[in-house]
Amino acid sequence: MRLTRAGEYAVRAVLYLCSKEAHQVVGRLEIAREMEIPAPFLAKIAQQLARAGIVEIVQGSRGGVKLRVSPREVNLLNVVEAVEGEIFLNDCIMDPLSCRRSPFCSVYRVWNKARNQLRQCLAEASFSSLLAEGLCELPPKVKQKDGTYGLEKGNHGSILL
Amino acid sequence: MRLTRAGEYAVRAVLYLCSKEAHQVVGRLEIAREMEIPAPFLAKIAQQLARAGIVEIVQGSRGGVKLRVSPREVNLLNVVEAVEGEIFLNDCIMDPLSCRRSPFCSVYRVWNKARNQLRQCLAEASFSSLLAEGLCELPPKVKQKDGTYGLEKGNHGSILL
DNA sequence: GATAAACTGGACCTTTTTGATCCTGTTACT
DNA sequence: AGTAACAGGATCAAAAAGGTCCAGTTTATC
Ligand code: FES
Ligand code: FES
Repeated sequence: MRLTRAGEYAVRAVLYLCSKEAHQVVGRLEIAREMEIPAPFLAKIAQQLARAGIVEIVQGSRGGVKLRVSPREVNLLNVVEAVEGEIFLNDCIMDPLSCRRSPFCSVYRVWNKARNQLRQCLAEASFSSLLAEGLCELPPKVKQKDGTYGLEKGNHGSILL
Repeated sequence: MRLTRAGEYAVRAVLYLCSKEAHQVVGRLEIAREMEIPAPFLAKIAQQLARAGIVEIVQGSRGGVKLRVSPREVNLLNVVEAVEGEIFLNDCIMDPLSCRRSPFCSVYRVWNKARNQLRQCLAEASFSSLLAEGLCELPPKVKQKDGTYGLEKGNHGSILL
């Protein structure tokens, strides 16, 4: 009952793209570095996002990934389901034929309600609104003793997301 | 993002117990048979439900499982979390320290809202209300050609739940 | 008290999913 | 032509899910 790493990476990647100028091509390595995503893994995730029509992959030298829709038109549900598949919460709802009582089952109805609620909640979170909260820019850099700027020491499991 | 088999079995088992008279001890094999749960697996699940205080296990000859609370006092959330652990939906929420931006992250807030919604939805579904809908009794038996009564042929993934 | 029925708790096993990497080939900029 | 960069399938390791087994213990019943 948990979002997979791939799902979280996808959200981060799209968030990063949304923070850039529209239709700007961004290199895979740049995204991977900035968002702390394993680069080869991001390749797969980008492909899934491309299949879902959320991003477009530009091949060749100076290639990379670019957003294909506006941040207003894409939401958390789109991105998560692009890499995780449709959200179902339980088996009876994923495949109602597997349980012939589903149309009459009160438990089924509760899960169904929960599922609709969850999907709607994610669907309401468009990336433009997430960015509008202005809270997902890169974390403040800290001046280090050696004069360079770097991240704070300690727990920084993820930079942006 | 899916309920495990163990979670579903737990719901079925408790549902079955709730359909019995209060404080009645029911044998593990009976529950397993009626609810189509692998018997040895049910043993583990029963232990988890017992640890959570939902059921009580009676040892010795003629032992089994009995409900320790009234169907009004137990809900889907209790049972599911007893076997699956607390529901979190994503890693940042499970362990906020793993991500130092969590107090400021708009994505985090969406997941948090989704999580609260989901848990509340499950918490509102008490077993007494599930039973009250009167729709989870055993499916209608069908008279077979050989004269015995059995289940309908075909898709009956689960009997009760 | 002996016996049998029934659960305990941990070890063990298999399959699936997750998370990730690698390699060969293709595309496109310069 | 050369090179930077992605495509996409093969592969792999670790973890979780799903389930089984067994030696030991508890309790009812004879
Ligand atoms: S048992 Fe499958 S829906 Fe209730
Ligand atoms: S990144 Fe962990 S909460 Fe937003």
